[in-house]
Amino acid sequence: MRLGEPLVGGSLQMLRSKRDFEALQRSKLSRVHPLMTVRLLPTDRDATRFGLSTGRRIGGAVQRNRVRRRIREILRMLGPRLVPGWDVLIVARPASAGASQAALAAALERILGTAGLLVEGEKTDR
RNA sequence: CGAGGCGUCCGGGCGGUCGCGUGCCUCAGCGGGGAAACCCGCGACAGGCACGAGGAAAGUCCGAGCUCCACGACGCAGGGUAGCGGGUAACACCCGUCCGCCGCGAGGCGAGGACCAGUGCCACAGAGACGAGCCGGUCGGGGCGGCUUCGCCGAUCCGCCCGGGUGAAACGGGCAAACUCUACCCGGAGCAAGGCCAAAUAGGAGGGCGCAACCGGGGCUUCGGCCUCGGGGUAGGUGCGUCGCCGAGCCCUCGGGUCGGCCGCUCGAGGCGGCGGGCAACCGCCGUCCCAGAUGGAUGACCGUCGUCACGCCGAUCAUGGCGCGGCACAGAACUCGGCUUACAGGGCGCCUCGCUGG
RNA sequence: CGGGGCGUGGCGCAGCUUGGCAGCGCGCAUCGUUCGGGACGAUGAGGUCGGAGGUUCAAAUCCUCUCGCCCCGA
Repeated sequence: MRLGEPLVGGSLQMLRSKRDFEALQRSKLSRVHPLMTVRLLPTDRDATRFGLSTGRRIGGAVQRNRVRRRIREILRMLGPRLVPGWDVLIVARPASAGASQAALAAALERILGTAGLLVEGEKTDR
């Protein structure tokens, strides 16, 4: 796979093992935004994988599930522009439950952009 | 028309684009069988079709199914329930009914067995909170003292009866949501139960308790004994004990590996409709339907339109209308059911009560 | 899934076992002391005992339900 090509199948790879999350917690690379905190860890894989963390401060099960689904939707739309070789942990903050989808998408796009995880491309309009 | 009670149902509708999970079909390919045609099984990517959260899925407060513990009997301990009768797989749930309390009423609420088995508690106040004792008085009696001496008076003792400001309650009791007694019920753990496959430096280290004694068969023997099989029964096996049963390993500490897949896993005390029985809860029969199965955890995002509510502006001001903007609850299945409890924007339907008014 | 604990003045805690007065420390207010402040002394205010219901003559205390927070074990 060359740099800049869409990821295989366009499907998201999510982190699931406890070990991956612990490694990500130890990583010092992070970006902060009022809506979320993002921790980054470079890997030598062909893909970029994501983990989502929605703590109890966000709200009940409905709010936490919805925030995760909405962030997954944003990641799906950002998929074609992603650079491979990273593990990313997105920690949603309480304000994200009340934020609009556009605000959430803008925040995540800005964070991943400044971290260099997005290739230059036409802005994903919606 | 106003106020209220009970029950029941819904809890956004329709349409579009993209995305997710499960099942089925098509398909590259793989494996097996066959001489072949072909058949069977698995099945990536993609496409198509179908289905895809709730009345509380919630809290986890009860009750069961199911699985494992060999879990069988009795007793103790522990826990639970409590008028009576019924329903149910079971219940602390539901129905009927009696009684008590609340409400003008429709209705609502109630852990409502027993303190003449025992123990305990009833603060303050009050003579006294339970066997009784204390104070005052009438009456009767005993002996004593005084006097105006067939009698009267005084203090004291004994007996019966009556009364004693209080307090929620007074020789009449109250409290068992005080211990307790009576009747009945309950073995323990929980789908991370439990089973299979694969993988793992690998069947790790230390400590403790055991496989006993004994009897019988066989084998070896350097004649000391050793090995093996069977009986026997030991550690251990629900909180404890007894009996019975199982019985070759069990327990503790430390340090590691794996942390993948499959089954359980969704058809069930199931939903809907009809008929019949019953005051009812509910039960029986017939027909019909298949209705989530995720595992970092599937339902989301962006729109159009309709419905509804609040606000602002305009016209109008006696109902009403147009435009713009914003909102539409509580809340997410995790083995499955039956209940209980709690949260909830707004709304539909049915029955009933009270008050006012009209015919 | 299972188990445990806590909620009492503004803050931190007693009191609950065996039901009858709600208390302690810090803080706060006023006064005194001081030239002034601190410290000290005196006086005082402030609590629906997380909420609802029940038992009882009487409930922070007993019982039931409920809300919120925290901590363990698998």
